[in-house]
Amino acid sequence: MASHHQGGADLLSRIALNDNKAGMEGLDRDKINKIILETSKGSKFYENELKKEQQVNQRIEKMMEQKARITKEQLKQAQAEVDKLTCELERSRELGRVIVHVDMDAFYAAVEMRDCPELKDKPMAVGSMSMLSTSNYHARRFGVRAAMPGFIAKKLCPNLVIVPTNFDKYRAVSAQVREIFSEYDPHFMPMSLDEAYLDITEHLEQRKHWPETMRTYHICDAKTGNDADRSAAESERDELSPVLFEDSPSSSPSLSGADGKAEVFGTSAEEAVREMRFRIEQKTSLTASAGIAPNMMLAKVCSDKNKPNGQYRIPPERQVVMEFMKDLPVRKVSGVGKVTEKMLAALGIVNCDQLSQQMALLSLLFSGTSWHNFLHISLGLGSTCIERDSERKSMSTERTFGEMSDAEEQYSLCRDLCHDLAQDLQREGLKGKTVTLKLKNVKFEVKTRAFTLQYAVCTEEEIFAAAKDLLKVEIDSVSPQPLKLRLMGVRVSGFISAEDKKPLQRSIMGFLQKDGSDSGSFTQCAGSVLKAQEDSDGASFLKPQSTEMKQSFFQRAQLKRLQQQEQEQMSVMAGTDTTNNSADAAPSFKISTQVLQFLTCPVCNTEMKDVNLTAFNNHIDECLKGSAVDNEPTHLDAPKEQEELNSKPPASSSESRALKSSSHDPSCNEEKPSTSISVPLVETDEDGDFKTPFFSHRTKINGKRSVISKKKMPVCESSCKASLTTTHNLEAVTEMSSDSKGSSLTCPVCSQPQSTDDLALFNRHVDMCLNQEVLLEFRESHPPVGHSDEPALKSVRGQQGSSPLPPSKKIKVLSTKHTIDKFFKSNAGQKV
DNA sequence: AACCGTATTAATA
DNA sequence: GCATTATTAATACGGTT
Repeated sequence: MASHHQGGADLLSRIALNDNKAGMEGLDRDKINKIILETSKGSKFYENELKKEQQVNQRIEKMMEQKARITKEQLKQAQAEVDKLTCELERSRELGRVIVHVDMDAFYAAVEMRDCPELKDKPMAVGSMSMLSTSNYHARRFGVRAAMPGFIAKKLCPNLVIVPTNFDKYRAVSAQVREIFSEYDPHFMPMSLDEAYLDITEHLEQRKHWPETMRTYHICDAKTGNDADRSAAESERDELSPVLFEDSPSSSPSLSGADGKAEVFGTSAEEAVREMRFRIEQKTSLTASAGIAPNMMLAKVCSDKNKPNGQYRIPPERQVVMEFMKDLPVRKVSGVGKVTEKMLAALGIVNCDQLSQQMALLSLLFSGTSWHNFLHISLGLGSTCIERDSERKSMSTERTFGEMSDAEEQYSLCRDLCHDLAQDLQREGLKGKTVTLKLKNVKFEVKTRAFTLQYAVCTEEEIFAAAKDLLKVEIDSVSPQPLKLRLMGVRVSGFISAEDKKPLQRSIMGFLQKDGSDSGSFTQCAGSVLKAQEDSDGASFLKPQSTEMKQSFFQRAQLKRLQQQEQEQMSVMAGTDTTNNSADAAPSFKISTQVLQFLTCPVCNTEMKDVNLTAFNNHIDECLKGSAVDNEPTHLDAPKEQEELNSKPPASSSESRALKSSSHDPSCNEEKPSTSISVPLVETDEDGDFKTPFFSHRTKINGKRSVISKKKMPVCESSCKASLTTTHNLEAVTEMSSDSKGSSLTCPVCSQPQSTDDLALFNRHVDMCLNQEVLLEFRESHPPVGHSDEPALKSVRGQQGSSPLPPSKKIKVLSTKHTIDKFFKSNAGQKV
């Protein structure tokens, strides 16, 4: 059925109308597709879609070849495995939960129609000429749907009214709806502004014992003015909502006073969901559809079944579930998109019954995760618990624009994106190590280029430092032709908070060095400065991986893209001066690095004079190994330092920029003792008392969330170790049972007791606090860029004199074998 | 062999 | 004339440890 519509246009499954969603049944598909095709034909977008289509076709071809090679024997064996797994899954089938998926009907469009009655009987859509977010059901009759560009929609439906998006409004409405959700499941999981999953099992359990009064809702005249309507609904809720969560029905106020008719809802799942939808409509004048089922996958399919303004339930019986799945097209299942649909269709699989019939074959053609997923689907299985909001893993911003070919403009845009992203990151108190640049050229070809820094970043400068290098490589790779872009995006991922593994990094410095203004330069500005430090003295103290590796990787990447000319350019750059167009176009982030002259070992508490980080690091290693403390710290001689510096291969990456920064900086020169800072073992407060001998540990609560429990640590032996495990957000490696629940928490950064009992909140507070300090100190220690580094560079270079040494030399030296990082890895299991 | 970083693709709303 | 944005997961590849 599905295939014959495509007729000769087998290549157009991605361009043709997607009518598998609600409100689009019985349309004149061929006519609609013809219009879409005519409008699209010849465009760059279309060409690219064709290309992608062909790639999918090739994938399918390969798959068919593979299929042809499968023997009966293999199939038999595969079937056995499938059967075995099926058995296991069947045995663990869970039908006891009542999961609800609620989906607002044509949400954005519905909101706009509600607020502008003019639109009510017109075909309309929300979005722009270039892209639509939603269309109302009237417009869907014309084939106008979400994710369709407005100009094509206009061709399909010349009278279409396109309303620009009004996200603040949708957010506000969404908040209203979510208030209702939370009464049925305080842990509901919002998927977007208009969609959520709820687990109403507990609610239903309680509801059984509720008197009618608690299930009674008044009908407000929904046809009168919206605002009055909504406020009426609002006040109604305010009266009722406290009641709904009271355990004692006696506290229930009488509802008889309210005006109008009342509706009493029953105690069943259907009734509860009907009530919820009723309340949503009362409160917002918008309708929602819902699905009720024993798991999320089914609930989602169900919510689509009677859309709009309807609901559907699959009772918790295996038989019924299987019956329901049988005829369900695979495409209806969330997670099966057009590519998967097409691949399965090539194998003769359209509905879930066929899916289960072919499972053995699928297990031979698809990866484990893929066919396991297929198996789950075919058995009507899905997630039965609504997981708490897991931590975000990346944050990005991207922009589409008219063709842009000017490099200057591109750098400038890149900076803007970094700026925006930095703001967003800081709003959430996040820092990440990987910066990804996304480019889409005018031919709609998308490229992403990533670079992972040593340290997590969150400022515009830091992100841009990496992003602009990635951009430069791309610009150079096509030069002298310009890059013709239509989109650029920047993403930061690899957040440190999500990292249990490398708990050290900033932490030690952040906490141990907090006093001096210098600490800012060391700890706070993350990537570049830390790198500068490392590169200048080769210390790997704070380095989880070796710089050399990174650099060589990046170099290889560059070599691949840039060939020789670029290489020359690079060596010129690193060798003589910094005049480099991209670097200039991108005002760099300059650092005044201080040499750490006075260091206090966090292990033995000995103050060490006149050592660089390497020696310091070595010392700490010794201490950590438990061997005797060196009385005379080693003093690395300057020439060795310079070797180290010189041996760095030139590169136009952010690495090399950091390297440059350090070379520029006069204070990096060992001969020139400058500001000295000390690193206190444990921070002291004004009174000289130990201030932060806290010890934190991460405890899993609901799988993901981490907990801090504060514990006083004895200062000497263990406290140093404990302090060392402290990351910026106070997560530690050790798993310990937490007794922190209910105890009052004091922020170790601002020393303010926190009112909250919510450890996640507390954690966030500490993060914020820390970040604020970080920012403050950073700004203090890094006044706006000066130009004094130019002569400095020369002087440093003058001292170094000779030409760079071969890269091989550098590696051996100063990599501290027993870094604190490793120490903690190997000791993570032991309690302190 | 396990794991990491990079790049691409698919999917969803 | 005109084809988004943000996020996640899977997967593949070429590394390293």
